Amino acid sequence: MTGTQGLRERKKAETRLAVYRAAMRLTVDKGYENVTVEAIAEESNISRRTFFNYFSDKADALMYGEEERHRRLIAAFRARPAEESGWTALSSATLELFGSIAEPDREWIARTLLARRHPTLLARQLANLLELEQQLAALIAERDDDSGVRPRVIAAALLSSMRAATNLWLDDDQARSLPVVMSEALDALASRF
Amino acid sequence: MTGTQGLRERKKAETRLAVYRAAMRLTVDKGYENVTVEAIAEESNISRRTFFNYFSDKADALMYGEEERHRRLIAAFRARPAEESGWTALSSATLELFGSIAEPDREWIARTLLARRHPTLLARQLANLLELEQQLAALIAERDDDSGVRPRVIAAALLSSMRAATNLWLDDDQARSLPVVMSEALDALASRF
DNA sequence: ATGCAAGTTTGCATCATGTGCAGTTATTCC
DNA sequence: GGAATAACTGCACATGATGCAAACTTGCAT
Repeated sequence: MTGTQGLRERKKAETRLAVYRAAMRLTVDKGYENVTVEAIAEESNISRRTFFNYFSDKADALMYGEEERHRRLIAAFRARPAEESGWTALSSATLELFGSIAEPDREWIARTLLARRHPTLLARQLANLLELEQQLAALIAERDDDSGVRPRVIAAALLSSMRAATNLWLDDDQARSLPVVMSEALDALASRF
Repeated sequence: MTGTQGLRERKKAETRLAVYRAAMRLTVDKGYENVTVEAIAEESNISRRTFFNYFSDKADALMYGEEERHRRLIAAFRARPAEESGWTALSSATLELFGSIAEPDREWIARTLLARRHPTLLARQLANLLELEQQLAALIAERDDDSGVRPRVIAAALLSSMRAATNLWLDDDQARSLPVVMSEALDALASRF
């Protein structure tokens, strides 16, 4: 009864997570450029060389959490009723995940704050977001049976607006809650400009 | 009649441009990972060390052209009549620049194709685009006298839609012209979802 | 035009990154 | 239990990126 996979797979997953966590911990308190791969490896009880078997990069390790989050958004999108349009399904799924009631995922915030301070990380985060966008665009195209530019525009516009909302929320020191700012962004987007 | 600045400034600008061009030339024909900073430096008649005085990176050097382009978009935006709304001014400026009549800037296309092949470059391009987005959002906020989320949403949605349009255009092997695809994207964005 | 101040380029030293390779160790599966 | 397979590790090596100090170039005041 190993649950999902063999020991091998499970250990790999655990190590991966451990490395990610170690990277986060060290980066948050020492600052991105003051953490070496060496240090992360040591903190996770693996060799420097092995680190590179798991992640291509310091940045890659930190982005692990982001990828998990993206998988969850895709799952939420897929779980929406089939009769919903791509737009409706995606905006709902997004609000479910990113704007959930009152607990905006401390790790995600930590990563986002790191990305704001470190151009390298920001760039990587954006690249990941683009990948998500493209997957979502494909799913929307399927849902709406539209092979044109529209699904891509919906995915791009929606995700980037959520990013913008997050930034405003962080800039304004969280005066209003994140879900509120996000809904506002969605309204701005959904109404004619 | 030095035009703009002293010799010093002019030489720096020339060198900068020369390094950028050398980087493009080498990268386009040998592939990103097969070009060393050493090689770029040599091609531009400066030392390896001096390269790093100009650019922080191989990627940075290649993105020089992108920055020039962004400056032009901002200028085009500013040049729009003051009575136009932020949305109108930006979409018009964008079409002027990115969708100009029939000559979509070969260097820009070359950079975009490079970015599609090389994740590092893609990430950097996106980071640059975000910077542009934020500058534009600020200008829109000013024009529309709106300090809320709306200007940010407009800038984000519009730029990311243009990016999506560009990608579709490239994917479909340029069956339709870029300006056409972009207009279509704008329509999709401007009409309710 | 001359010479001093300020800015630029360069080589050198140094540490971190990232990857190929080969030997060792751990796990799977029969 | 033992062969096959996969993962981990150390080492070597090329490249990347940055500080530093010496050499050189440009700007500017006299």
